[in-house]
This record gives sequence, structure tokens and C-alpha cells, in this order.
Amino acid sequence: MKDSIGGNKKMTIHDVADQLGVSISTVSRAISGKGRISSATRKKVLDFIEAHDYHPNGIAKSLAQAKTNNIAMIIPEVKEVVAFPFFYMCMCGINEVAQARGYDMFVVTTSGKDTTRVKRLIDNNKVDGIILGNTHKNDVFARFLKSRNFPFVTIGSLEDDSVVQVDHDNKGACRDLTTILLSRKLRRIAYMGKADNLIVNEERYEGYLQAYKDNELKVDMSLVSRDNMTDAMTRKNVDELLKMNVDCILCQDDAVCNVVLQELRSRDIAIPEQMRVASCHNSKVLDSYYISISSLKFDNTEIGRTACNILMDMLDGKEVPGKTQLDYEVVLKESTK
Amino acid sequence: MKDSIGGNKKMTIHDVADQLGVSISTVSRAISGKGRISSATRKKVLDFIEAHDYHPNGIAKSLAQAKTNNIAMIIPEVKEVVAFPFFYMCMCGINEVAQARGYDMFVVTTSGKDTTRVKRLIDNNKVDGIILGNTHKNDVFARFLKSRNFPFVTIGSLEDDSVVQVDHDNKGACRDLTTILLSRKLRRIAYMGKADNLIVNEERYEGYLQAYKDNELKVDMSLVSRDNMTDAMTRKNVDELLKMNVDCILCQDDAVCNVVLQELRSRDIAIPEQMRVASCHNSKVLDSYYISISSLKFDNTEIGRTACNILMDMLDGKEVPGKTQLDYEVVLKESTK
DNA sequence: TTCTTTTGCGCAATCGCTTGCTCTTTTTAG
DNA sequence: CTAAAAAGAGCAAGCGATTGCGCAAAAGAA
Repeated sequence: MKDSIGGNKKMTIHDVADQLGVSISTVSRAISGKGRISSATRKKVLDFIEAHDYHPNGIAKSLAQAKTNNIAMIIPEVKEVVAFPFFYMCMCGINEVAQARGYDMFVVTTSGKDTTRVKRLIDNNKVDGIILGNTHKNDVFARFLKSRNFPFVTIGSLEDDSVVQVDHDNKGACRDLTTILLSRKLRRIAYMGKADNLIVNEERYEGYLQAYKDNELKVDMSLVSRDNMTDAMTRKNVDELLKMNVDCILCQDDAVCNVVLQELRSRDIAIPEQMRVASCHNSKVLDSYYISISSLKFDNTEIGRTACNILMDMLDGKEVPGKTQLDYEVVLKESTK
Repeated sequence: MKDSIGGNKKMTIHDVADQLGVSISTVSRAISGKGRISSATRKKVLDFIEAHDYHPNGIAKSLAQAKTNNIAMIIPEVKEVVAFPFFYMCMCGINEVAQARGYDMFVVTTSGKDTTRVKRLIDNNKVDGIILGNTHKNDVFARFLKSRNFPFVTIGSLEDDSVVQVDHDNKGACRDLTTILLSRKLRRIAYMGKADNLIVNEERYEGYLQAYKDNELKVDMSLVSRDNMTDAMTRKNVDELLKMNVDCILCQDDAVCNVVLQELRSRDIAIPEQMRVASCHNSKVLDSYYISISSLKFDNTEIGRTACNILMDMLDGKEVPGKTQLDYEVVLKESTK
């Protein structure tokens, strides 16, 4: 489909205009559909660019319109295998709707709290909006973006409800799961989590507490540990729990759950006969375990899609909801039979 | 740090020039370091833009230089949990060096063979180069990029050695693993894989065959299955293997391995006492299994870094190697004791 | 038929930066 | 001390689109 003019350079709007004997404004209007143009001319131009495979230069367009049609997703450089599926599927969801709505997606992976990469992206005018892949307490990225007054939405909740956020209902889900466990006459349910200032982990913990409250039961705080920052700590905590007449261990996520399962197995404790186990998130990673684990099921692709649609609506100047919560499913398997 | 001129609009090179009483070309030269400029003037400009937090508009720069400083990574919309870690870590590696070398990274997730999203990215002049996250036989993306004469490198091998590729030495790794198993007097090693036209799967299979050849042993082809496209097929194949006096099952990847492990466990077959099991790739997913699995260890982040460095060298006009193979590790664990 | 609207299209400015060229000033060489 | 060379900085023409404005032609109203 190379053009007759020859040379390897890509065709520009001038080439199209020249060969058609019209002005470049006419070509531009034909393509954008904006402005006054006769349908005959419009068709002539469109047919020509179709036949010659002409594509407007996106960079020039961006400059002229002060709009890039790019967004960026910020995700952590995670190392824990249970975190991969969440971010990956999220990313697929975002990309799906971004592409459908004419945007392309940058991804920036960041370790820790360094905003320089994100800052550069914005300073260089490379993106119109940003999706934050996860949220921390007093989130440094959210604070930065807000201070810049830059359009963004977070996946994960935030204390600051002036920022647009999309999230699974982690608290509600965890509450429901706990309630179901309680309804099975399990009373001494241990909770094992991390107080690592990820908001999702706060919410899950709150859900656990809420369920006890809703059922007018009192949680024995000696069954709660939130210091499972390392596998060693988790093993130690399991060890202690086993001395305390525990019915069930509810794990904040599959990473913790995995260690718990291994520890129980090394002690030949039968699940569910001697101990029930549940996790607050099905990352699919534990599907490979020899027993199926009760857990919560969230739609990770959908949360990406939703966040992206909302961001795009924002960019289109539409009104958007302040906070969106997605549905969840409580999935009971063998581990809590 | 808002500028005194007021208004919310970002500072441009003109603002800097005006306030400094120099021309815009001088500002441009001070920043780029190219062209003739006195070090005094240069410092004056640099100090000013530092103090006023000025950043050149990347879009304008791209237009003027016909260079975007963007690359794109193409990855599949995988669903299998074992695939997430590979692509995710790869992505982190790419992003790490891209950022360090002044580039930003688009990610496009694609299902199947549809090149339109990639085509659009190129047609719109949004990227300078592309990294293909995986390769298939007769790869449609590679063919497309090559036909366009667009700079790209693949992660994963390709028959066409005119394309620049980076890969783990899958064949060599799998050969070594098999050889070690053979050295343990295991003779009837079954191979379970998929003939799904992913090149990596071809290579692993070849490695297995090669090991037998190197050791002057003959492989019993009735122990080889490459039709494990579904879990059901895999279970059926395991079932048949068990009637055939097999020493060890070598799985193409952790997805297959997972099913094999579950199947063996449901039949109460003890590992490694009654059966040895190994996998050709440690996705970390099986780390949650109750027994540790012998497998190959590849550095997924490093392959991303390498590919990105090579692509960037290409874009800089440097000479680059046609094919780069990374090291691997054979990790023996309990499952083949 | 004549005057007013509307429509279609081109001109040229603009977006913010890079860079070849020119002119002036300074430095170096002979 | 003078001529040639080098250095420093500005002018202006790009890069490839968009878009406000103006003019001529066509359509509608009186």
C-alpha cells in the first residue's frame, strides 16, 4: 500500500490534501467530522485515506489538541505470587476499555513511594489521566496527583473521599464470609493479617470485626494477629494459635494462607477435620493446593474495566460517581466443611 | 512552585526565554546540551528551570524530533495463573530499564492474533520500538512488525533469525534437567506437554529428547504426550501413564504439573516414593503445594531488562546481537528425591 | 428577483519544541 | 597587529496536525 510519491516517509495530511486538490483543513474536517464540510467531499477524502492507508500523526494531533489520548496505570513491583493475578487481570480490563475508547495505556511499575516516574509522565505531557493500581494509607501517589489537580482514579479505597475510587467491597465481603463461618457454630475464628498500611487489609480486618459485632458476639483478641509480615512470624503465630482451642483460621490473603496451610500440614493437622481455613481473596494460586480453600471471589478484570470507564468519563467531562463498589462472591470449599 | 505569570497553564519554553531575556533556541540548547552555548548561559538557564520546575512538553519534543521516547510491550491476555508471574516480572524488568534510559512503556494486552491495536500504536506514531512478550510459530505479530520494518525484539525464540530475540535457553535447561534425572537411574521419564505452537513448548520438548540422545538412550514414545490441552486430557494421560511403569513425570510447565500433582494425590500416590515429578518452569505458583517441586529456574525480570536494553541499543543505532540466551538454574527439590 | 442566511472550503495562526543558518563577538594564530 | 577561526546567541523554518476567521457560492426568504 505504499504511496506513489515514493520514499519511505509516512504520508502526511499535506500529501493527502495535495493529491486530492483540497486544503489540509478540509482533510482534517473530513476525518474529525467536526466543522462544515459537504458529504461529497467528506466521502472523497475518506475513500482516499482508506485506499492509501493514511493515518494522522498522533503526536501532531496531541500537540494541536493538547490531548494525548493516553492514560497510565501505576502498579507496584510486587514479588509475592498471589499479587500477580490481581494486577495483571486489572491491567487487561483497563486496556480493554481504553483501547475501545481510543486510548492507549502506559504502565509504570514502581517500588515504594517514589513518585518521580509518575511525575515525569505528567510533566512531559504524556498522559491525560492516571489509574492507581492500589492504595495505601495516606497514599503518596494520590496526594501527589491531587496536589497537581490531575485527573485520576484509584483502584482501592482511600480515606480521602474527594478522590474518585473503585473497589471491591472488601469489608462487606469479609464480614459475610465471617458471618457464614459463625453461622456454622464456629466461634473461635482466628484472624491473621498484616498491618502494612494497605487499605484493603484494613478493610478486611474491619469486616471480620464487624461480623462479630453484627452477631452480637465478642472477638477474642488473643486470636487476632496482624503482624504476619514474614513467613516466620506467621508460623510462629500459627504455633501459638494451636494452643488456644481455635476453630478456624481466617487469613487476610492467599500469601498468609499459603504459609498457614504449609504449617498445618507439616504438623499433620487435618483440614477441615481438625482445623478450618479460609482466605479473604482467591488469587487462584492456592487452587493448586491439595485441598480446595474457601475464600472470597472478586472480579479483577471487571474492576479494571470499571475504573477505566470512570476515568474516561472524567476526561470527557462527564459527572462520575465518587466511589464505586463491586460485587463479590463468597465461595465455600472443602477447607471449611 | 506556581509561576508568577499566573494562570494555570504550564510554563513553555517561551516563558523561560522571556523571563531570562534569551531566545528559545538558547533555552533548548541549554537543556539538550547540544549545539554551541557558553557554560555560563547554560547554568543560568538550568538554574532557572530547576527553580521554576519547568519541564519541556514531551509531545512538542516528539513532534520536532520525530521520536517519542516510548516503547510498547505486547502481552497476551492470559488466564492461567502460572503465566502471570512471567509476564509481570518481565514487564517490571522492561520498565526498569526503559525508565532509566528515558523511555516510557505502553502495554497492550491482546487476545489471539489481532494486530490492530499494535498497528494503531505504530500508525499513530506513538512508539519508537516494540517488545513482543512471547512468540508463536509463524508469529503474526512478528511478521507484521517485520513487514513494517519496525524496530522490535521478541522475548522468546523465533524460527526467523533475522529478528532480534532474547530468550531463556529452554532447550538447554530442559535437557540438563532431564539429564540429571537420567543420572539418577530414572529411565522411564514421561514427558507431558502441549503442542500449542508456542515456541517455548517446542524447545522444552526438544530438550527432553536431546537428553536421551546425549545419553545414548532411547525414549519410549508411549510415555510422551503432547495433547494435554485440557485438565481432563492431562488426567486421562496420567491415568494411562500409571499403567506403564513410569519412574518420573516431567511436565512442560506448572499448569500441567499442577494437574498431575492433584491427580496423583487423589490416587494417594506418594511423591517421591512412588513417583517423581518435575516441572520445566518454576512459576512460584507451585511453591504453595505441600511438597516442593523440582524445576527449572529462570530470571524473568532479567529477561525483560535484557530485551529492553537491546531494543534501546537498536534505537540508538548501535549494533545488537541477533539472539541472546539467558542462564538458567536446575533446582532439585523433594519431588525427585 | 433581490436580499439575507447558510454552507463549503481555504488561509493562516497556533500548539511547543528543534535545528540549520547567519551574524556578531571573541579567541587564536601568524 | 591583523587575518582567520571558533564560539555564542538569535532568527525563522520546520514537525503535522487543529481551528477561528473570512470569502464566495448556494440556498432560502421576502
